Amino acid sequence: MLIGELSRRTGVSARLLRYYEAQGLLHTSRGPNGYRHFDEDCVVTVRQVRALLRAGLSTEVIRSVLPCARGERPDIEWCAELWDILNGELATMDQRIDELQSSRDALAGFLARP
Amino acid sequence: MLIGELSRRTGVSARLLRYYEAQGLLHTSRGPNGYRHFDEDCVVTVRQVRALLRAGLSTEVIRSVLPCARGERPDIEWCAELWDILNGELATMDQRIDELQSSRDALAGFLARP
DNA sequence: TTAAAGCTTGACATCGATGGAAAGGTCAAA
DNA sequence: TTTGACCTTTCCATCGATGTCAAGCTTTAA
Repeated sequence: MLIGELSRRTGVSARLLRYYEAQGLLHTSRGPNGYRHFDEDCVVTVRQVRALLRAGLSTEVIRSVLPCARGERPDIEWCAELWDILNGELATMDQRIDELQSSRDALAGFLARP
Repeated sequence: MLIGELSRRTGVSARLLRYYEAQGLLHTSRGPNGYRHFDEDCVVTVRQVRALLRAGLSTEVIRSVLPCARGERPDIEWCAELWDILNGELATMDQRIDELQSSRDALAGFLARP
């Protein structure tokens, strides 16, 4: 399908789809027009990308994650490294949450003080 | 104290201290030189600012939070609003964590699949 | 054949915290 | 007085996901 259709079906702007392609998150072929051709899988892939972005991962990390998320027969070691990356991300988030929680508690203390 | 001393004592670059001042997070007086003069409290304030930034709050939010964190006799309603802001931030973080957790779990599923 | 809609690339803008450099004023010690 | 350390302002850069606009090509419908 062409970019417009993919955009309509995913709710993601054509601009972003081109960006994702440039980042290596989407694979396309080109017609003799130069028009990008996306296949059906892209609809799912775009959804996965959006979910991972929303989760706070960068396109760079997502590029590593995607083949795995797509179920493409992963090499064990490679996935172990990937697992480390993801755990690192999680740890960062957890740490942030903890700090924010502390800040909130500290603030709650001030607010509670008559 | 001058900006260099505050920088040394807090480990925050002079560049950033000027930025924090411009954002309304630090109050200074100026000598006849034009040199900024920070008082002792600023050392504490800078630490609070760093902590809140690390927690993921923006300078804009921090500007609202600081007087309260400093214990300056808060107006009840104002602090209630502030409380809402902070809770909103917390909710956002929690939601992100949840999504990331889901993504991780999904990935864990792929990884576990032999 | 023409107008509209869709596609292409490329360039520039945004937000926010931060770094850095340039050009110049001030002050203290030698 | 000169040097060097410290201060000032102003401007530009960065990263990453996204928007937007322009100029130009293609395809489709009228």
